[in-house]
This record gives sequence, structure tokens and C-alpha cells, in this order.
Amino acid sequence: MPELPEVETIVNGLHVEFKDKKLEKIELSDPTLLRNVSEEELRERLAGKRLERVTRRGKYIVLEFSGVNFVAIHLRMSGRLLSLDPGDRADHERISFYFADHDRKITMDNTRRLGTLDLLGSLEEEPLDSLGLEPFADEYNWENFNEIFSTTRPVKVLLLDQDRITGLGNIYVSEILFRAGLDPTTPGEEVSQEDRKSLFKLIPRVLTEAINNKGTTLNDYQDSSGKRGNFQDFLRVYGKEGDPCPNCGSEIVRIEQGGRSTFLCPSCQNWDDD
DNA sequence: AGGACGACCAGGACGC
DNA sequence: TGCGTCCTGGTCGTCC
Repeated sequence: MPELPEVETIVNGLHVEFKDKKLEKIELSDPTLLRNVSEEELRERLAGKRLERVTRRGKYIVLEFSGVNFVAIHLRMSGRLLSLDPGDRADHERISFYFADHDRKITMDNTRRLGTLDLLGSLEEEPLDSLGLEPFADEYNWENFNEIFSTTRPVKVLLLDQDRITGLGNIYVSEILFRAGLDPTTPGEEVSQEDRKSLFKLIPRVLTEAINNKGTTLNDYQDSSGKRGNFQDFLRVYGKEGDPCPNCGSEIVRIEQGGRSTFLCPSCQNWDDD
């Protein structure tokens, strides 16, 4: 389940390793991942191009090739973008980029084949253009953050809305709201200034914590195909229905919002069954 | 505009 | 043991 922290880790690693490498060939194992571009056009436009940067926008990984070609990859709920030996093959390989001057390839390994690839001519095109506030960008300031609450929808739902703030997934939103001591069902516009301020601080903090944990997880994963690392310790409420709250010992509850699970402590988060 | 819902996909956790 | 069924994640499309 790559959310922003995993995407960030992937992007940093690939950028360092593949910056300025020249594309030699593309191996497309699963053309269904292409969304806005045909296989033919993808090959044509990227032929011989140099990978100038690997960046991130929300949960999208962006491979910036020379000639203003942006490959935006979304992994959805599984998999990663790996650096592999060209002779290796991932279990669920969907596309690989081989480089002329480098004996490694970038491989999209996407177990549940829900991931997508778009080819863009700028970062101001869909699906990137409509994405909301980036938690680690300069634009992440109090004034902009305060605006995302202008809705009657529950705060849980608005934090998941990538067009308001981008990068948070179902797991982190439960964890963040728990840490903020905030009732997930509160309508956005009714969230107090105080609670908004604590969310403003908590979001980057929790994501950073997760990036640090995920870094470990990722290394473990690549080395040994083991799993999880510190991730389990990081979770306080997510997936813990019926367990005691780590703060107060009350039973953790699972509710449904917008068809997805929310986990919360009724006591710490001042939640009533309404 | 926003909600409800289904679709996509695979695999892990269930029940029998 | 094995097989069927349910559930999970993020996003998009559709219908109301």
C-alpha cells in the first residue's frame, strides 16, 4: 500500500541512481497500464531520451525525460518501482525501462494490477494538475491549509480527498486523527481552529515518521523479502478494532465513512455513536 | 456539488 | 486439506 512515504522513498532512491541515464529500451509486459497514451506513442516519444529527474506529485511517481516528457506512474495499492539487474524479473512486472549507459533497469512491480501510467507534456496536465496541497512543499502554509476545511464533508473524508490535500491514504488518516484527538465524523467547516492547527503540524510529522519507518521497511524488503519492519509499531489504531487504546485503554472502534474503514478511540477522540 | 456505489485486482483471512 | 466468499487498498466513472 504505497502512500506518500513509500513513494517518497522510491523516488529518492531512483533519482540518485538513474539521473542523466539514457533510455535504451522499454519492455512493456502489460499494456493495460497505459491510460492516456498508446504503446506506439510511448515508445516513439521516449526513444533515446535522457532521464533528467525522478520526482513525486502526491502519490504519483514522475519520471522526467528530456524533450519535456513526463511519465506519471501511480502504483495504487500494491507494488513498487524497483531498480533491478536487467537479467532479473519481478514477480508482477508490468513495464521496465532499460538504460544505455547503466547496467540496471527501472521496473514497475505491481501485484494488484491497478497501477497506471500517463505520459504528459507538463506537470500542469491531468491527472497531476488537480492535486491539492503538498505536505512538504512551500505552499504548505497555514493560510492554504486552513482552506481545505471549507466543506460539510467529514474531516476524515476531506483528508482523503487528493484534490484538497494530497498524499494521505486511509491508514494515515486514521492515525493522524487519532493523534490529533479529533472525531473523524466532524464536518470540515466545524473543525475548530485549534484542531486545524494541530492537524497542520501533525500531518508532516506523521508522514516523516512513516518515511523513516518505511525506509527501514524498504531496505529489509529488498534484501530479504521480509516485511513490515517498524511499521506495526507505528500503527496505534488502524486495523486494531477491539484492542485497547494505547492512550486510555478504551476499546478501539471501527466505523465506515464513504465506504471505507475508519478506526478510532471513542474516548480520546470524543466520538459518539450517532 | 456531493453522496453512494461499483469497477478494477490479487491475496490473505475466514468459514465449512 | 481445499474450496468458496469476503474484505482491503486508491482512484475513476456513473448515476442520482
